[in-house]
Amino acid sequence: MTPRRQSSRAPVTSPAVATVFTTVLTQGPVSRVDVARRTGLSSAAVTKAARPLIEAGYLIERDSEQSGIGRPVSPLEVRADREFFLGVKVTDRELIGVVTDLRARMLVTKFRPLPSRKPDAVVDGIAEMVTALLAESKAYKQRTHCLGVTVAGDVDRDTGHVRYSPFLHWRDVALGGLLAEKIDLEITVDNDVKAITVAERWFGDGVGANSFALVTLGTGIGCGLVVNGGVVAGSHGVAGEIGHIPVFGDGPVCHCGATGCVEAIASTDAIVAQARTATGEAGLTMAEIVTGARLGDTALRKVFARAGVAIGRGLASVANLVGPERIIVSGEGLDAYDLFADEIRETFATQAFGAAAQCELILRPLPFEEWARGAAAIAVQTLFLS
Amino acid sequence: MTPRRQSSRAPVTSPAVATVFTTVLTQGPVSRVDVARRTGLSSAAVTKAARPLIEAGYLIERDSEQSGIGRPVSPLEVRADREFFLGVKVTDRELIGVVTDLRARMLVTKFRPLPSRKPDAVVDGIAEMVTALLAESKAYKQRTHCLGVTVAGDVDRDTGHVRYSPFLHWRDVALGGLLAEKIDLEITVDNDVKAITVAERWFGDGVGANSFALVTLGTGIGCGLVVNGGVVAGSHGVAGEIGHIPVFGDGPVCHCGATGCVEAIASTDAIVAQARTATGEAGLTMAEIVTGARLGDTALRKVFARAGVAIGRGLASVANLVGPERIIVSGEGLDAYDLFADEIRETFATQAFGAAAQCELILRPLPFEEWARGAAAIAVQTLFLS
DNA sequence: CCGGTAAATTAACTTCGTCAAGAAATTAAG
DNA sequence: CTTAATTTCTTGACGAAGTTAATTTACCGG
Repeated sequence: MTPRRQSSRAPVTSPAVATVFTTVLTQGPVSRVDVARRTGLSSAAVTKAARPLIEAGYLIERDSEQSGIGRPVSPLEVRADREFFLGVKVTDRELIGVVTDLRARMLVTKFRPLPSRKPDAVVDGIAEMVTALLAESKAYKQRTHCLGVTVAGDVDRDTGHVRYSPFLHWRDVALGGLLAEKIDLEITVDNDVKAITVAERWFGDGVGANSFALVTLGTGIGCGLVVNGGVVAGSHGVAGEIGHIPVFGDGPVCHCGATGCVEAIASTDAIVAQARTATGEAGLTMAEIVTGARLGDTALRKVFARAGVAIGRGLASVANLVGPERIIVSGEGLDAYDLFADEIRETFATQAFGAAAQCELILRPLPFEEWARGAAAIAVQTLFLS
Repeated sequence: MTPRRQSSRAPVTSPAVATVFTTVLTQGPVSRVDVARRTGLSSAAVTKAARPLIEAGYLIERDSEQSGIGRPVSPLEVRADREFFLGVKVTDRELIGVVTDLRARMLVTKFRPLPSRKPDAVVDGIAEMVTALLAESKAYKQRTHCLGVTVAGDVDRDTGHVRYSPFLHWRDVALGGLLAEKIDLEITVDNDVKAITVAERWFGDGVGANSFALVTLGTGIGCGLVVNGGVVAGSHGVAGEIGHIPVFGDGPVCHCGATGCVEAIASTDAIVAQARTATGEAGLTMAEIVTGARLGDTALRKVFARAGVAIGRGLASVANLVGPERIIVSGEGLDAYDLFADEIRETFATQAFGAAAQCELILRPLPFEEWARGAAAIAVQTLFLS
C-alpha cells in the first residue's frame, strides 16, 4: 500500500455519499431530486448523504434561480475552494506542476527542468516543486492534503511502485515510498495517460459517457480507455498502447521492434524523421516542417497525410474492438495536427465497422499543463474512491 | 424489457447470495470458510447466504474427505441437475440446440436445418427445437425455466431486439417478444460471441481471469472481451470486431469496404478464395486445401501463413490495447488451424508491446455445439445476474 | 474421557437505504 | 387574505444485509 495517513477528513463514508458527491462534482449544480433521478437513489437518501458533505464544507446550497410551481429547488454545488490538490507530471526532461481546486481547474502552473533522471534527484525535484506550489498562497498550504504524481510507463498505483519506465530508464522504483519520506501529503502515483483519462472522465469530455477513449499524440502515442465503469488497467501493466498497434504490413520498424506500428509513422519523432528523409534536409525542425507543410510542400504534406492514415486506422481498431461512445484525440499542439485531421476522419470513417463509425471523434489540442492536471485529478479521485 | 415471467424460484436475492453462488458455481466444491476467504465476505455471511441456496436445492453439502485438525469442512457444491437450461444458436443455415445443466455442461445436442431465414420461420424452428429438446427427458420438462437464444449481429439484450444481423438479413426484429408468444420459458436473446464469452468466463478458460479475450475464427472473426468485471458491449452495438481491425496497409478490400482487415485474409472464406487464386483451381474445398497444405503444397502453406500473421497482428492489437490476462483463440475445427498456429504465436510475440507479450495464448478448437452452449450459459446467467 | 482446534452457526448490533408521512416554500385561485 | 395545489426537501420508523464476537459442532490426539 502507498503510505497514506488516515485522512479523518475524508468526506465519503458510504456508496450513496460517493454517488451524490461525484454526481454533484461532475454534473454541476443539481437539485437533490435531480441527483436522485439521475442516480436511482431515493430522494431521502440524497438528503441524508448530502448533509455530511455540506457540513464538511464540500458541498454548498445555492439559491434557486428560476422558480416554477411548488417549493423551489436548492441546488447543490461543489465548493471548489474547499480543498486544493497538487499534480506533478514527470517527463524525461522536466517537471510540470499544478495546483487545482476540487474540480481540477488549474490555479497555478509551474515548469522546472530536471537535471537528472535518477530517482533521488526526481524525488528532490518533486519535493521542491511541491514547496514552491504551496508557497503561492496561504490557502493552498492550509487546505491541501493530496498530491498526484504521474509518470509514463508501468506503474502500480496501489503500491506507488514504478515497475518500468522506458523514458526515465527506471525499473522498480518505489517512488511513492520515497516521496512519502519527504512530503507530508497523501500521495498517489499512477501512469500519466491513465491519469489524464481520469481527468477527462470526471471533469472533461468524458463526463456522461459510459465508455470513451482518450488518445494522446506526441513523442509517444497512447490511449486511455474507460469501459464498464473503470479505466482499463491491463493485467501485465500494459494497456492503451495504441501507438504499437500494427496498422501497416510494410511500415517501418518501430523502436519497439515490431513492424507497422502507428507510433513509427505518426509520432512527432517519426514525422520529423520522415520529413527529413523526404526533403533530404537533415536539420529540419518540427516547426519548420509544419510551416513548410502549411505552405503547401507536397512531400511534407504526404508525410502528414500518411500519419493521419495511420492514426485513423489505430482509432478504427479501438472503435471496432471496444466500441466507445467517443474518442478524444488530443495532441501536444494539435494546431499542428490540423494538417492531418481530415485524413484521420476519412480513414476512420472507412475503416470503422458498421455502427462503430457512429463513434464521436473529438480532436483538440492538449497543452502540456494538462498532463499535470491529470496528476491532480487522481489526487482528487482519492477523495471519493475507496 | 424482455417479456419475462417473475421467477419466484430465483434463488438469488442479495449481492452476497450471488457472490456465494457464483463462487461455488465456478470454483467447484469449496468450504464456507474458503468462500469467505476468496470473496472477502465474513464466514457468517457465507453461512447465511448458503442456507437459502441449499434449501432451494441449488447447492448441496458434500462430505469432507481429507480431515485434519479441528472440525472438518463440509464443502459446498452446485447441484448441477437442480435445473436445466436450453440454448439455441441461430446460424444462417441451421439451428443448434442444447440442453445443459447448471454448470453449462451439455447433455443433449440437436441440429436442425433452417428452411428460411424469415423471422417467423426462425421462431417456429426455435419453438420446435425447444419442444424436441425438452422431450428428451421428463426431468428436463419439469426443471427447465430458461432459454437462451443467440444470433450473430447487433442485439439488445435487455429488450430482446435484434437490431441488425447481416447473416440473417434482419433489421429490427423483436425476436424476444416473438419467441415469448410461443414458448413458455424465460427467454434471453443476445449476441453469439458475447454469449460464448460468458460461457468461458463462468465455466471455461476464463474462470479466474480478471480480463480475457475470446477470439473465434471461422466464416467471421469475432472477439469477446471481458474487462473490469463485465463483457464489453460497445456503445453502438459494435464491439469485439477484431475481424475488421486493419492490419495490412495493402491488404485486400474486405466485404465491409475497408482495406487490410483480418477477416479479409484469415476467415475461412478468405482462405478458400486465396487458395483458389493461388493454385488456379476454382473448385477447391476447404478440406482439400487443408490436406493439400498438410502434404506440403507451398502455395497453400503460404496462404495459411499469411492468415496466421494477420491473426497474430489482430491479437497483438488486442493485447496492446486492453492488456488481457489471457487470449483464447478458438476456431471451428482448430485442427485445421494448426497450419498457422506457429505464425500466430510468432507474430504475436513480435508485435505485442513489452509486457503485453506475457499475455497467455490458448489455442483450441471450437466445436459447433459450443455456440449453443454459450446460449445456454446466458440462460444460466439469468439466475444470478440482476 | 478430555482438552485442542478449526469450521460452522448463532445472536446482537451496525450500517445503509427505502418508504411513507409530513413540513416547507412557493404559485394560483377564490 | 385565505386556501388549495404543487413540488422539494426532511424526518423517523422500518427492514434488509452484513459485521463482530461468542458459541456450538465435529473431529483429532493423548
